[in-house]
Amino acid sequence: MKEDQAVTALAALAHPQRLRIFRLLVTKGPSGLPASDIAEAVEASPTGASFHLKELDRAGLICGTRDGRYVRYAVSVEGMRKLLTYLTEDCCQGHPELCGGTVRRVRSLCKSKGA
Amino acid sequence: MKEDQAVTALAALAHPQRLRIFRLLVTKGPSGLPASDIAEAVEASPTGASFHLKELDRAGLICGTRDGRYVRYAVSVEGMRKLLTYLTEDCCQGHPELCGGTVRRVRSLCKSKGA
DNA sequence: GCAATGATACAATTATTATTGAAATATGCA
DNA sequence: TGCATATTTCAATAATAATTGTATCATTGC
Repeated sequence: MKEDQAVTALAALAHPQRLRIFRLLVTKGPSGLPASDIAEAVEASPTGASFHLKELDRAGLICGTRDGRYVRYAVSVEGMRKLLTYLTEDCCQGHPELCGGTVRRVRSLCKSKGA
Repeated sequence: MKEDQAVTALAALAHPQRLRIFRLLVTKGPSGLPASDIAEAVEASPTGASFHLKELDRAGLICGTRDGRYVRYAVSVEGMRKLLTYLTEDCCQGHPELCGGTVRRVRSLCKSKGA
């Protein structure tokens, strides 16, 4: 995955309604949902939902296919996986036990305590 | 993790230099790097790097601690893990084999072929 | 204390993105 | 064909984020 693709995908997710849409579709799996159901679920107008769905599609995170008079959107598992891989690549210089094991318990000194 | 925290973290990553910084720090693990080394590595001005580092810190993705006259930034493994978990929660309605196994080979009909 | 280095804060400009409603397109069915 | 439903496009406005240079703060060593 290239940097600008990753940026596009992250920017697509960095919006409350789009993030809700994405997470909703993640739970639904490959079968997905029609756009109208999605709009209702995230309390968006048809126009707004369409805009956001297009952004997520353009980013490669979801995929819409027409199904009769509906357009059914589903998560793109490949797109999701590629993004997650890109974010975590070469974690801890080939010592991932630093991430998975020990470090999980390191006390953070950050201002952002919640994280 | 709350929605607005996730949006903040994703927005922080949705920027080329910040994404480069994050990935650089992911490879470095808990020891991290001084801000000046980071600025040089991603070809940012000191001012620019400081701005971006602050954004990532505010988002809970990295953590800066003063080390003499340097400020050393390291990835926040907790923050990273929480974000990834938030994105993939309840994947495929409790049938994650849809994500991990079969679905990996489903042919996508998306316009975005690369993803 | 003072100079040097590393890092941050501030403010102004510029660029990008979100939002909204009206109009247009696509499909299914009588 | 013509109507109803689902979805998208377009255009205008509003809101938000990025960029840059200057000034300021923090730490070390003389």
